[in-house]
Amino acid sequence: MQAATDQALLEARAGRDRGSLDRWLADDSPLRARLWDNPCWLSFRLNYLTLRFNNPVYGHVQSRLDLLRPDFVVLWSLYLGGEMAQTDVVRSSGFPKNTLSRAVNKVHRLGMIARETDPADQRRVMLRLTDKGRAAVEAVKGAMLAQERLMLDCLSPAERLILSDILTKLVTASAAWPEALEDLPD
Amino acid sequence: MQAATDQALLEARAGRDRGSLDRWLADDSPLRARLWDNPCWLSFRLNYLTLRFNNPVYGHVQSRLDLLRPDFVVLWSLYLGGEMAQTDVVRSSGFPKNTLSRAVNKVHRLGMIARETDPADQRRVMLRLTDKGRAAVEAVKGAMLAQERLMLDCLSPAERLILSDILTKLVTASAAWPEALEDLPD
DNA sequence: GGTTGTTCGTTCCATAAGGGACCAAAATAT
DNA sequence: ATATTTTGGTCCCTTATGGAACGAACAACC
Repeated sequence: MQAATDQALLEARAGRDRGSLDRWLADDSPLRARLWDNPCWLSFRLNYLTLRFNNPVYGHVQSRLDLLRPDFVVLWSLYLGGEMAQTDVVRSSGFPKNTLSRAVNKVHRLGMIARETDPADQRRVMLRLTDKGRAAVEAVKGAMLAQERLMLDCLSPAERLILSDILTKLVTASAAWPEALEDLPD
Repeated sequence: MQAATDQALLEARAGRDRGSLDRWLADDSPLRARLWDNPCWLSFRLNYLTLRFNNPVYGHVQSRLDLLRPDFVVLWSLYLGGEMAQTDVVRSSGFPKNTLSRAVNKVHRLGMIARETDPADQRRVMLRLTDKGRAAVEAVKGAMLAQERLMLDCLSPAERLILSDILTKLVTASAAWPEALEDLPD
């Protein structure tokens, strides 16, 4: 079953035109070295693409809303997930909790979220988007989607589906990855 | 031709078992919201996976070599590309040039790189790894590769090839993406 | 040769960011 | 009930970071 899938994937790949990169990058380009001769090809490509998305998008958010990345992450989380506790934002975003504490304070001060302590557990702070916060998100949502579409432009619909599947697989599997690797042998 | 490829990819995908995520994430999990109901699915997954690689790896580099991320990026670039100018490191890494200027200074002070001005163009500074620098890279290379392998563990060989192809396509296409999008309409 | 514009790299400076200590509330153990 | 541990959030403080201005070496043009 998995073997059959592999077979189909390999055949699909075989039909692809190779060497498209040769038309873009000179043989001695440093970027080419980072792309091809890099033993960490996956992580390099991830880092690079992430940067190419984040720089324009968060630059736009900054200039348009005067919000930093963690600030907007809070809004975006609530926009997607509805009401949730601050800890949930921490866990789903990957930012440290003190950074998000600052961010929550700021967007609250700006009237973009409502915060109230959970009566069931007085440690938890429940967060909810206000109309102003929702408007802020929607003011830049278009630009974000445009950038996302721009990135996906070079892929066929089938490639997009496959990419989505594979990345989902990776994210799912990441639950089992260690947070640190201090204890690795040499 | 592209249509045929698409067809094969779609068929391959159809055979995949769906709902594997359901076994990991509760319906109301905030992470699930970020994964599924996110209109920017690509960029979220990229950001998340990048974080899951960078945190352990650069944490290890920090504790092992006492080097920051830009510091190690310089070493890694030279390790991959051999001798090159500082500007090349800037362009191939995406870091701002002042940040890399600091980094180059630091690793030079530590005796990990040699620097000499290019006689042909006295503005350019040519950089080269010293034995000590090479040793530093190789001291953490194993851990980096291990993390990379760990991430790829959940994918079949065919999926890895496809993923590599698609990401390469994205990186290649990124040459045409804008650096900023201030000028976008609402 | 002078003038203008560009590129490479550094320095200055304001600030974003995260480690760690800390407090309070809840959960757990004794 | 009391002690201990764990969890959710905040605060302090150091440091990493990148924008902007700058100087110097090149390029282009007349």
